Amino acid sequence: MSKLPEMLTIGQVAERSGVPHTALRFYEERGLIASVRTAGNQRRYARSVLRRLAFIRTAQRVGLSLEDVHEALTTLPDNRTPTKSDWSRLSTSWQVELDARIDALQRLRDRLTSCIGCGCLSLRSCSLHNFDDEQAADGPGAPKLKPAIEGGT
Amino acid sequence: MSKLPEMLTIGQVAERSGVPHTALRFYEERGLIASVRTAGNQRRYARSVLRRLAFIRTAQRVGLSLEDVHEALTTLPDNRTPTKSDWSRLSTSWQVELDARIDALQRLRDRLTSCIGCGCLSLRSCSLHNFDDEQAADGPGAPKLKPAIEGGT
DNA sequence: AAACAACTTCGACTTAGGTCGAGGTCAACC
DNA sequence: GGTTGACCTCGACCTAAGTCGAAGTTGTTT
Repeated sequence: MSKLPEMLTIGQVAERSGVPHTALRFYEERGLIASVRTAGNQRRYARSVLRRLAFIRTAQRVGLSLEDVHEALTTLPDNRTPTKSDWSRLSTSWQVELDARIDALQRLRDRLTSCIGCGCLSLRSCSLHNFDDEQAADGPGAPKLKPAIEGGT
Repeated sequence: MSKLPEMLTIGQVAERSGVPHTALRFYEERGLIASVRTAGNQRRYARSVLRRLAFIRTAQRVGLSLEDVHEALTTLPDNRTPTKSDWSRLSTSWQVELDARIDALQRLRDRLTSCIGCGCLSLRSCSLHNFDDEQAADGPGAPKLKPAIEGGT
């Protein structure tokens, strides 16, 4: 009757996702993915875990921590269809962060681009050389650099 | 005659850059920044270290490792004015990576954006739900996910 | 010259994100 | 029903990027 949704073994998931089985157990421990167990205590994964893994790896690749991802994913419950407001919560909280990162990356890239042009033989006009312009790292009460990556806005 | 270039103590650099003094010593150990020593063995930094620190922190913030940064910075020698080809090397190698990251971030953001719109009540059309589309994580020889961050192409 | 803050080194510790191996169990095929 | 490969747990270990504290030194100020 109910056709079983074709569960995958950990080996199959590792194979198909490219994520090592050790990492899969680690992610499960961290609550990022879920599995059910066979009578003999072996993990079986729903196919949807591949989507989750793709999401996790992408997020990681752009510098988000597993905890960020965890927080995001737990707002999207596994057991029910996510509602519009589930998505809104996740989206809006992430978009600020993602936008900031995109912006930082683009500025970093653009600096480098303009440096090719300037040749940097005249250091005076090199924007990379003058990287601290925007920090005005001079006065006694100079603003700190961004305290690196951190959760939250 | 030669007016000394106003060396900074480690405390001053920490204060002005917002980078903890412990991290400054750590970066020095890793070859990311340099200092000279006083007769009494204390560190003194050129003001240019503030630029370097801003660069380092920015790069880190967007997910690059200190080793990435180190590699990049060592192609820009401290002791001579960087040439056009110094810059070219750094720029082109980073731009590929930066572009890829920007792209990944934007797609991640756009997925989330479109998810707000779709409401994800019809999972069939949700791009996040169908995240693995681009991976085609199905066949036996399915392409692996990106092996996460790496000093890649 | 004495006090005291700021500096030094060094080793131990921390958190994140995992990997590795030992010792044991499960499942699938012959 | 036995072998073989995939799986299990658990604890030790690993790298990156630092932090912390102890014990001693420097440098500035009075």
